[in-house]
Amino acid sequence: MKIGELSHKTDVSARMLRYYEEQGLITVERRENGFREYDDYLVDRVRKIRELLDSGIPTRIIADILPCLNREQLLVTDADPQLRAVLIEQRDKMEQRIAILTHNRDALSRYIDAMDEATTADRPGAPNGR
Amino acid sequence: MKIGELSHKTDVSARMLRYYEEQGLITVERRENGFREYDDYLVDRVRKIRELLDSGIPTRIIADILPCLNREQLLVTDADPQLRAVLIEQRDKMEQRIAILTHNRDALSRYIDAMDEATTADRPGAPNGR
DNA sequence: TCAGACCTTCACACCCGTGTCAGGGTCAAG
DNA sequence: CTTGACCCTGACACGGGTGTGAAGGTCTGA
Repeated sequence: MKIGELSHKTDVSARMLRYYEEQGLITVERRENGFREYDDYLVDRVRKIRELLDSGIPTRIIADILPCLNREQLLVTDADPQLRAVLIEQRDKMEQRIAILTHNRDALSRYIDAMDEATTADRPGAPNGR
Repeated sequence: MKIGELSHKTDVSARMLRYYEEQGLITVERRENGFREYDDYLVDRVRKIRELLDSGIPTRIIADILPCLNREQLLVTDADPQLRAVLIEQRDKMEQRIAILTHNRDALSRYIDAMDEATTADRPGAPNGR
């Protein structure tokens, strides 16, 4: 498919699709006329890239770990210890982020609950803002 | 304390401490001579700011939610529905990030395990890393 | 054949978090 | 009084992710 279609399917601007290519996150074929030709599997891949980007992982890291993220055929032939170190580092960073986010999500939930209790307790009627 | 001390205690550059102030993340007193005077409680606050920033939350959002993140005395008097909406939105976003990060952390772990199995299976002898 | 939709590259520009440097003030110890 | 450590403001710069616009090529349908 052409860039417009992929853009539409993934909700990612064409600009960004070219950028991801430039950053080595995806590999794209070319038609005779110079147009980019995107394979179908790139739909999922781009979506995953968006997820990771939205979660605060920079492209550089994504490029490193993306090839290792396919739940399906993970036949690991090349056990590069250098890569292993990178993966472990990134996994640990994710772990840390998860902990922090969980902690703060809970704090937010508590606060929201407290707000709700305050309104229902204080005013036995309509939940309104002052 | 002065900015240098806080910087040292939090491992955050003075530049950044001024920046956080500028972004409304912290409120700082001034001495007669114009020097910033930081309260003790700011040590924790700055650390929390770092955590959130490192987890990919932008300053604008941090400014919104930071006042609601104190586990201790959360006496909610002002139940502003506008604020509530913001908090809920942010909590949901955190939830989503947590899900994505968890998913990818697990994928990484699986891959790392696969690497390790590949090496130990292939080469019965030297155990590697961890 | 021409319009319009879609593609190409290149470049400028923005925001955000951060470093760094210049020019200048405060203050305590020698 | 001078030095040195520390502070101030202001500015430039940079990388990352993103938008936008210019100038031009491709293709399809009226």
